[in-house]
Amino acid sequence: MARRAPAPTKPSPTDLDARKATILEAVVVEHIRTAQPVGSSSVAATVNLAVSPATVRSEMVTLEREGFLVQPHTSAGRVPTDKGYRFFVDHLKSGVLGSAQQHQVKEFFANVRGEVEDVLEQTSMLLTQLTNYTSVVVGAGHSHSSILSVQLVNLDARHQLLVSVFSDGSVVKHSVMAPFDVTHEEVAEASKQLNALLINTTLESRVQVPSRSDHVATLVREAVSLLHAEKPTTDGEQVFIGGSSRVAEVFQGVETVRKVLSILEQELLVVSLVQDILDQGLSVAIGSENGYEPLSACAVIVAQVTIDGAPAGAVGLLGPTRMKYREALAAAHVVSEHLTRRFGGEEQHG
Amino acid sequence: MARRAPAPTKPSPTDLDARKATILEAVVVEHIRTAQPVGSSSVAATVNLAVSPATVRSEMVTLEREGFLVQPHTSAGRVPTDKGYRFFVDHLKSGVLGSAQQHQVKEFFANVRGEVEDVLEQTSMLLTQLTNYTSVVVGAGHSHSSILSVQLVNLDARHQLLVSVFSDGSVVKHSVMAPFDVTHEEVAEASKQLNALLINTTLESRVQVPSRSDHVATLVREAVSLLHAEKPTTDGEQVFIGGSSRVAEVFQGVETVRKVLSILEQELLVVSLVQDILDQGLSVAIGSENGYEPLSACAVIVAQVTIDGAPAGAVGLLGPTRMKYREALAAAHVVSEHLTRRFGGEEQHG
DNA sequence: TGTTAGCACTCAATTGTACAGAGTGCTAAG
DNA sequence: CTTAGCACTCTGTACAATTGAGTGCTAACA
Repeated sequence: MARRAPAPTKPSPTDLDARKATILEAVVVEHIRTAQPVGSSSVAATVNLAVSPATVRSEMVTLEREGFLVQPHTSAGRVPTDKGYRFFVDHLKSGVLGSAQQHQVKEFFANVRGEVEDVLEQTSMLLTQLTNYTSVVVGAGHSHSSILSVQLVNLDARHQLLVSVFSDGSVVKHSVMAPFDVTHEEVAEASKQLNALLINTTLESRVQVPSRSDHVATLVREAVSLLHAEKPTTDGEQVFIGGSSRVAEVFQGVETVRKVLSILEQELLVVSLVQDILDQGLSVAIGSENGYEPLSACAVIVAQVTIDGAPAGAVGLLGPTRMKYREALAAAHVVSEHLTRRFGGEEQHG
Repeated sequence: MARRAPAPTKPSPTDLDARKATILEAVVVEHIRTAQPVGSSSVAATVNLAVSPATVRSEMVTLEREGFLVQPHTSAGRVPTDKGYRFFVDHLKSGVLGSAQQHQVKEFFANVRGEVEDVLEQTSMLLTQLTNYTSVVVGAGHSHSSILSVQLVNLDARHQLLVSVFSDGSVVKHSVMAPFDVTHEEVAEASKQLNALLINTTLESRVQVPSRSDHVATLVREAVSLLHAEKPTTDGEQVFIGGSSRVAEVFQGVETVRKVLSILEQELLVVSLVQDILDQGLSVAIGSENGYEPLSACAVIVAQVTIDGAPAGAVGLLGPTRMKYREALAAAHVVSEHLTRRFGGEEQHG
């Protein structure tokens, strides 16, 4: 559940004998709990291995040599590296949510009302509340939805508004600026033609636009090209980011906070961050794995939402590399499953 | 320009003789520049009063007694209080933008394209770029716009989408859930009736809904009530916040950063913050003046945008109380004027 | 051969002290 | 009213000494 990409056969370099694994795990757990370097005696005490600190120490030397741990300085305890966290996460037995939280999620999904956008936004708040981390909810783009209705509305003689409704319930508007004055009748006619042309097509469909040069035909051409130009920008994807203030509690160091926030400001970037992680087949990206240098102090958890088995958005959580992976993973999965269930079968509405 | 609320007659308690004013101003300027407590000798050196530090000192004692300055501790320099900043801002001769920035603004408004929302969002980025502070752009609600078109679209037998277009170019959608299966014909008929009913009304108009109990009439009633229920929530106001990452650079102290960010997360709250300040007739709210305890370390600058003289949105800047008022005020005003000009006369479009 | 107790060593963090410097308030003289 | 002079207060810094956590190594042991 925590890892999907690597082949099921365990490659030797990332594998460890049982004791090393136990020790590494203990270090990670303890460091997540305390945010402090973890020493050998603390590990020896925590773990049921019944070995002395000295033994732990010599194992830790190996773990450090292999890149799972680092010492901030001589005579300090050890801290996990990204690789250390990766091992930990890969070997994490998937946890379940606390029953109180489980209840909270049920409650939430039983009661949310409103447009899809509202539900997604509130979901991101829910995730933040559950985990105390910054959350991201990405709604599906409508590139695969078919067009249910197109309408051209007159604002004034030169300006029209193209309003398109998609089968996923999304509505998109485009301003049309006519190079000439148009009458209401012409707009109505163009509207009618557009409907005939576009209904039941998707944004990916090719359509045959009229080549005449009269007002109506020009309007129609203009409208179609605006609509089809939609894709390159955002594909109509919607992003909802919740709890960005948590960034300030969770990272120490103003500079880190600033860098992370300024990434979060760029919603398109967040979308591609989430997408990249999913494309790699991961559900957790730790430190440098996420590909954005300013986020090298972060771990990102993602869980896909599907509609009829096809990817249709995702939820994500962003925290420090020493985040509470088990809980956060559980929360992300539970929430994504609820979303999948909600949007999966029935169309959902207020 | 910097102050509008207080009566034009100067009330004595907030007034100071020329020398005290000069000294206070010097302290404020210096503290804004250095973020350090300002000592008497530094003031004596800066100012053209040709007085000794000792004199400055004795004046400062008075200024402190009257609440314009405070000492962080004995034997430290002085720091302005909110009241001190208020005096400073009230007596600020309105500055002008640097010519490079002036140019940048012109350039920007000459080139922005796209929907109103896009323009406003980009404007907030512009403001942040100009000032290095977090910026807020509030778009007008459409409560006073008239309805140009209403359309009911069938998603499936039980679910319809109500799409309304307003004269200000905004589009709003509502999900309608019918308590019975409806046919395409019924939807089309309801759509027609809704148009007849609502076109050229505003959300504040009362309309006569059909009282019959057939499918179409029920749909119409449902749609109208959904549409009219819109207001209490947000009035359709749009908020665009730019540069929230600047919060992390501009305030020291994690706790302050967290508090400010968590206010910024609540967009409705930001809208009312801006509105409150405007309602007080202020263009700057310093520290506790803004009414939100978590923002007591902040100053907020606002400038209204008008359409045909009527209030229609605002731009704002949020920084520390020791923000660069002159520059920020200039930027806010220039930008708000550009917006006013753009939206004021002509309807604007892509 | 793997484990462990013992030990010397390292380094960060803390404490205490001394000192310099910035800035004040007060006073007395101009 | 202004200001020079001065004693005083408080912070910040530098430095040394101390503490303590934690290590690496080695030699003994099972």
